[in-house]
Amino acid sequence: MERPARATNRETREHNERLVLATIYDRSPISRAGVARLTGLTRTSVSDVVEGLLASGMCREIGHGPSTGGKAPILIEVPGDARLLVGVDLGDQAFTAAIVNLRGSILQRVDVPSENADGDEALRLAVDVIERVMGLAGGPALGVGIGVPGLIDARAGMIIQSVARDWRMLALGRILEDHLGLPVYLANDCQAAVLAEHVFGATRGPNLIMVKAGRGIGAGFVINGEPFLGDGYGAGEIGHTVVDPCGRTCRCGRRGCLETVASVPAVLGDLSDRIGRPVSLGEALDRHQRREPLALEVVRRAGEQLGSALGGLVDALHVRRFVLAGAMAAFGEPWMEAVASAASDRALSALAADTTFELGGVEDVVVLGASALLMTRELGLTLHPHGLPEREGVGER
Amino acid sequence: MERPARATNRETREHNERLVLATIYDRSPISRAGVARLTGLTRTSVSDVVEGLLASGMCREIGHGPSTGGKAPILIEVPGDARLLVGVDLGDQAFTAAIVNLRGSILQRVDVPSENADGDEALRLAVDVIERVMGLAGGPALGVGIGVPGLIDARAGMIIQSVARDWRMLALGRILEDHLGLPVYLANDCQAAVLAEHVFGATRGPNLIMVKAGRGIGAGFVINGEPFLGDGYGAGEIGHTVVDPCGRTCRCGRRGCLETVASVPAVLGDLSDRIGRPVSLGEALDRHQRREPLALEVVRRAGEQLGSALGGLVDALHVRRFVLAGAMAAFGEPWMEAVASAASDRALSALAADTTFELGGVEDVVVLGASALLMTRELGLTLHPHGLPEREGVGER
DNA sequence: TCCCTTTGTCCAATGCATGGACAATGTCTC
DNA sequence: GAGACATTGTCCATGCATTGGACAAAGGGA
Repeated sequence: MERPARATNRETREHNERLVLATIYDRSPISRAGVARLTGLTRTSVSDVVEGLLASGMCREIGHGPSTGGKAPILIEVPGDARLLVGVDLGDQAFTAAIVNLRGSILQRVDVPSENADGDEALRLAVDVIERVMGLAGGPALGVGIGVPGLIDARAGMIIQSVARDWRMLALGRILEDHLGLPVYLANDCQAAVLAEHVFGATRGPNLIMVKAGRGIGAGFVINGEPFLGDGYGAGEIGHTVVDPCGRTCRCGRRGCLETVASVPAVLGDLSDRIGRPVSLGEALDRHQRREPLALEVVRRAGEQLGSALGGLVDALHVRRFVLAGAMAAFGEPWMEAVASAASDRALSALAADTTFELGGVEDVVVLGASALLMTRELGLTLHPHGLPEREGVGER
Repeated sequence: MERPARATNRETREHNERLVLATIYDRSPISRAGVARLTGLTRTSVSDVVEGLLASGMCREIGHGPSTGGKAPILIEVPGDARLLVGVDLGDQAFTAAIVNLRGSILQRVDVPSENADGDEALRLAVDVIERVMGLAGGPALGVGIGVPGLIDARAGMIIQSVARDWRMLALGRILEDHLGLPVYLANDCQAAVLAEHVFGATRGPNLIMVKAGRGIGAGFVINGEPFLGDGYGAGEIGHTVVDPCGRTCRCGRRGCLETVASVPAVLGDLSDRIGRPVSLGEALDRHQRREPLALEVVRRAGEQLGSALGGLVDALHVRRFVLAGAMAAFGEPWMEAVASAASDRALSALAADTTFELGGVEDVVVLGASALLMTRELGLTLHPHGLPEREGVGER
């Protein structure tokens, strides 16, 4: 993402400000001296930077910590609500906007159904949802992050194409920035979702793949600590890879796409065929919960198809951590295990053994990911800045 | 690759030195003022940096250029032989070491067959090849870059496992650095090969995938301008992804790996079966060259199998540029077109239309890639530093 | 010939991290 | 309880980086 540009003292300062802020955010509460040890900066420099952070409210002194044989340190933290984030999910079935704090907690939310809105009407609906949630915020927001299904030029804040809304070349980022007077960041929904795990998630690592399976199927990548979007912003569009050239016809017009065998509609379709009448997602989840063999079988097969498709990625990328999210994740462990075992069957055993699959969120991954996008871009914050030593003292000076 | 660390005036300087050097390397001949325009640095700073580069021999003044209405500029270039690189390919069938200049031209080379060497004997053979080629260099070398098949910890310069040589946890990098007194960089052979295209290749772009198909099949990735190795250095190990669970038994012990259907041995095996006697690669190439239907058919099917496997990557990563190299590339256009068309059949059409497949080198990709690795790591040079404006004047000041 | 543009260098100013010194404030040992 | 020692946070002089203005050199164009 970052391109070569000239460096000057100002860049040096900004770099170190981000580094100090990220360290305090990640390791709080921590003293100035502790930050100095972790980052390799001198105590002098850290103090200087912290002074600015205190003045801007990004940091706060929260009293003294225990002494380790000398003067007791003054502990510093980044208050969770030092800034408010607005995260937005312009999903196929609903538009959701939420006020999110710096720790990834949702404070307020507004939901509206969106299934039938398109064009300018959908645009008005989106603006409306965002304005309503900002009215509930109780303070100024840092900016807005948005996840949208479709092909999104994240750099320009432009929707290249979003089929469900009939949006093409819509400069949503600029429109909203002009309207709100705040920075606005756009991303594809799956590319946003992966950031929710990367930024707010429990474990650390520079590489991460999120697979979001619901009505559609898509993936998002974090590679070398940065979101990877591909040359034309289409990275992660795995839903229409052909897995069975003789399979069912997909909504994209071709046969046997992954979506025709592993998505929610595919599962519901299978189940409906077997039962002989339409089945809702709620009923399917219910039958699955009650361990009905038919439901288990259908869900397992859907998981296996997804896993087979992912096997190629396990080998090709050797990324250790896959997170499975979206509506399908509501089927829980049995589904995830089918995915994991099928992926393992396809992949080189040494690499498969190295790979972990986890269940992610069903509902709010896009909202949280959009917030995380805003936070990383605007503040440079990641909960786990890879590269920092695990323990203090490594950078001892 | 680059991890967050503190920034200081020294880092600023190093960053700008790399930037100036890379700009001169890429755009030579160019004047100091031209570099200043492209990079955004002041003429003062550029002059200061260039002074150091001239002193170290990394740059050279080559006379005056035409005036554009003012004082004629002094043109500067990076001489191709300002430094000598040693690139090494410790391949399955031969060890090759070469002296390579900064433009990717091979000046000297030494080849030895290696098929039966393993363990310490293979290590001695490798050292011997490197020393022999360095004797032919006619000048001091900048360092050594090495490509090895297997699982390589590029950061530590350690061979985690290389089956053909029976090497496990061999700290080849340290051993050679101690022995030669020069910096040594290691990488997996395919991960090195992709750098040959990225650094010395004709076109520019931040993302690139090289697929090397020979006796084995592997891939190398450049993602966001950096080599991508995966969490455990296994990125690109696509040869043992199962493409047909009922297929032939692979040397890895499983059935239907990609290597069993798309590698050189697979093609030769198929051809031998059909003809009824053993066929060498030379004969196969010969028959293919003469457009014998049988050979065309066998090669086409091998290409299609590889293409199907790559289709998933086209969708998942949306990387525009694939380069197909290795011994199979000797089959040329017909093979490549089979790969491309099968990949296209599997992938989402919008993404497939965006993707180009090219033929890469048959022989020297690993040697050149290993040289490129050394050059980028040691000098920070890439022929196409993405992010520089295409034309002068964009960063006008 | 005169004017203007471009190039490359010189120099003072500014910003930033450094490193040593120091006061404040703890713990630990005798 | 007193003294030795360690740790924290700040102050100040120093070094190093880019910047920006000024200037001389060198060339084109009217």
